[in-house]
Amino acid sequence: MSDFRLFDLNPEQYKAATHGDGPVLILAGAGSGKTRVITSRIAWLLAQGTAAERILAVTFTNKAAREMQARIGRMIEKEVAKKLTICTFHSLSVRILRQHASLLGYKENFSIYDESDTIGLVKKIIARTAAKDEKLDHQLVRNLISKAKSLGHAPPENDETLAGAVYARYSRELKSLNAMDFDDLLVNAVRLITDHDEARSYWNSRYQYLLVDEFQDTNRLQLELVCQLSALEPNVCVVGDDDQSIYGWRGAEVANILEFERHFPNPAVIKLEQNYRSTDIILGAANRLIRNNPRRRGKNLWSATKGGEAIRILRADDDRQEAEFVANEILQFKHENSGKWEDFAVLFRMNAQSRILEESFRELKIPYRIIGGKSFFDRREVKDLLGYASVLLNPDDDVSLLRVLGSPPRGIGATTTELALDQSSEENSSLYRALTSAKFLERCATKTAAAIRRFREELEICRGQLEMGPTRQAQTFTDFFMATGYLEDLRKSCKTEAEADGREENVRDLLKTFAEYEKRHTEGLRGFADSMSLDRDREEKDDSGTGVTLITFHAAKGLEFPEVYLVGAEDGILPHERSKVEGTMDEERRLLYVGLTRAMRRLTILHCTHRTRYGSAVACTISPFLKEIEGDGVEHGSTQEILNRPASDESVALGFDRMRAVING
DNA sequence: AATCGTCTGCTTTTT
DNA sequence: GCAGACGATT
Repeated sequence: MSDFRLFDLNPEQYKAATHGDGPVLILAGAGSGKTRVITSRIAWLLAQGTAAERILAVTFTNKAAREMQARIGRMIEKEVAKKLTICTFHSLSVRILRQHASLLGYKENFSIYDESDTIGLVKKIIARTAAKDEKLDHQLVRNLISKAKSLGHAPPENDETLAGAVYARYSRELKSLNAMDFDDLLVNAVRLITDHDEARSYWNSRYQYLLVDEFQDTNRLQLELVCQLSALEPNVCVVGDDDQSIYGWRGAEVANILEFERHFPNPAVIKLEQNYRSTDIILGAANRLIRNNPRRRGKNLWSATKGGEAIRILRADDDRQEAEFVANEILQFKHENSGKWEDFAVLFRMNAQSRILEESFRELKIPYRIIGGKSFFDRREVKDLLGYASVLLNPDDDVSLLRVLGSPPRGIGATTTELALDQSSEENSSLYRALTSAKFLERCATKTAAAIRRFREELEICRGQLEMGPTRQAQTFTDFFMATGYLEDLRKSCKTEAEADGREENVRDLLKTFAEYEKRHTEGLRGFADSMSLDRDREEKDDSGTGVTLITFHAAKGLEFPEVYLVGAEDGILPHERSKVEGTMDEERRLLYVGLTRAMRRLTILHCTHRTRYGSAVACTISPFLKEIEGDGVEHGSTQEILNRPASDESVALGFDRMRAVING
């Protein structure tokens, strides 16, 4: 028997972890130790004699999956832990589909399109479908398609609206590219199990116990998948918090958690309300805020430690003063309490708000990190390298082939590509097939034909080597990639030496990641490419320490910090202007709730009377949510009066520090 | 084909 | 006020 420690759990946590068969709904408030409950439950199930292979834990992010795997690994034997399935909905879908995709008319080597591939395709289709004077925002259409898919709406048969026509065309095109976007992975996994007896009987009973984390964020398809996977025995344990549902705009259905009973009758419902993160004062404010929301399960967070620092609601004259105040105070606080930069976080509604904060932080030489922003994976060289991988795995992936054909230049130019595209659409074949067909080669100039043959040769040789087996694929791929001359071309295209070095490093970094991936996995290039498209959350390089965290409310979910600043608590920002029109005020309130509950020790909320919006200063009013948190331990003030407060000895000393910093900078 | 200038229109973004 | 898109210019 394993030595997991169930006695570390509080009574509710214990009840949740040791629930036997049948559905369980665990309403886990912020900071209530839900990960501990999930991992304990897995350990408990194993101790009861459940085979590890028959347990599935689903998370939303790969990071969460990795962390859960690691925590379990510390509780039970490594060999047993390895046999558990802990993954995201999307990677689970990929597993399902890689086995049986042919039943749906895809090849098993289908490509996975990420956000930018997808947008690129939508752009192309809009350009081809819309009349010259019709303009259609590709981002908007893309979101619409995504929502439609997650609601299970098939593309319209008759192209009544332009957006509908684009959707239909987009779906057809992806299919013919043998590619799936993120939504397709779910749609198709569900379809496969629904429509095909063989797949159904296998997946209905593949797992005996299911655990789903962050259940409030599931969409209709994900719920459907959960239902299918537990069709034989509803041993489903879902963990979530309706009050932290903030992804409704992305298709998440709070209804999944609110109406859990509809899908899984007579569940055990367990509330985890004891909070181990924040002070009583912070929790009180959070409770007062969230009880204004209709349609909730209802929870009241409490903490064993009473009292704590007061919550400060501070008024600033404008956003610059707001940012400067935060930066100043963090600097001062850190010195006075000899804390770490990592203890502080500043939360904002919109990424645009981070800019002015950055400026203030840089001014005072405070190290910071911005979570989110442009991804490593959106770098050109990274996309190109992964493009080569996609082409090797699925030459019929036109989008990747197009990306890769011209870089480096190899004698197959725009004109040739254009001609090949024409032929491919005439013959309804892939670009690769058209380009390398005898018919096309005859039509080309001898030089061009030779270039195409050479390219095909290189590709096929590498494909041949990859097919020999899943070992040494990293080396094979690296050799192939280096031989293309891509790197030299990349360097040449850079304006400065430093840029060239940076980009080359990104490439080498990625190749190294593949080599490391290969040591731990057996799925070779295919698996690597999948994990690169599904897992964009890279481990950040710890080159310069981390610093103060600047982060959006959304991205902060699940994190905690001793000292938290919420900036821009104004009507129109939080709640966002558009949420009033769209009727999503509840979700905005939950967003603030998420923000409040990130703070462990001290919470400061700031709002401005003026703000530079779109260039000019506009008058702002305080967020209506702030009067809802009014109560014990909530203080009001202004940044001015705090700045003008008589300085303590420490802050006088600090003043010199700051001066020194400015002089040295 | 690349660069410049002007126009437009503004959230959040786990996969 | 700025990024991204698009059209005109070299």
